[in-house]
Amino acid sequence: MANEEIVNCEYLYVHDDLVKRVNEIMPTDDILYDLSDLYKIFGDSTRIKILYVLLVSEVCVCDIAQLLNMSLSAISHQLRVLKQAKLVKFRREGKTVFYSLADDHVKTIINQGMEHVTE
Amino acid sequence: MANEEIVNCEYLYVHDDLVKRVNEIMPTDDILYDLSDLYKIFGDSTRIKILYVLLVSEVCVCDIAQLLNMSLSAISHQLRVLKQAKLVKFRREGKTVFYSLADDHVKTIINQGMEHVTE
DNA sequence: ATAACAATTGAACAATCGTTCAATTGAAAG
DNA sequence: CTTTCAATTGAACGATTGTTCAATTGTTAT
Repeated sequence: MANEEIVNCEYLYVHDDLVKRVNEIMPTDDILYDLSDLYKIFGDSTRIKILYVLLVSEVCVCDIAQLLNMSLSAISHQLRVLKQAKLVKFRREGKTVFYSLADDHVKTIINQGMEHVTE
Repeated sequence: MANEEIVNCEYLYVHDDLVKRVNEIMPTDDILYDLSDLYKIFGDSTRIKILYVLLVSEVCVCDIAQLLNMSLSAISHQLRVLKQAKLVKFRREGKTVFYSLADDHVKTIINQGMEHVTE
């Protein structure tokens, strides 16, 4: 990580309170990793499609696969990711497993990004 | 993409308007790619750190590298990504290039994710 | 011109990611 | 018990990603 060449431009010393202000607002590494991990999940169009389907209704894995024209396996792998991130929850009913959104955050996060994209 | 085995669970036929409602709210593939590309950018902790620095102030590349204890090259590569996504803008002053946030979206998007992470 | 510094660039590398395929689990029905 | 269907899992694969390294560009000063 830290490089050989010692970087030393002069600006930091001019504004010496910049370092202080950055350290004040910069979250801890743990939180930064959690945050980037959360956004990684939204960084795949298949997962976003799945979330859009779940915005409409609780749906079983098989129906998601049909709606998105993808294999059961691919969908199941992605649902696992969404499950681990606590973005979706599931319930079993016989042979079928129904997935739904865990809470309202998905909706707000997607809408927020959509605003940036469609302007 | 489309798989060999024909998937055919019965639930879709029971709720035949589900397909209709999903198609109504599902954005086009182009928009979905743009959206996931946007989130991909926030899906890396280095880039998030850079954005946090820029939330404080307009800063030169060298200072960002020092603040994050990373190489100039690594920071420059990531600034390129942020630039292409129109999340940051830059201005040259002599030998130095100063970067700053392009608009307020960065702040709202990060804060939104932070809410989900820190609860 | 030449030297020095800030920044960018491209190639290379390991690491991570998303899908496919094949095998397996779990639950219900014959 | 065996079959069948929905879903999960793990290995494998190509594709993408982030950093390093070395070379290069752009600007200023000597």
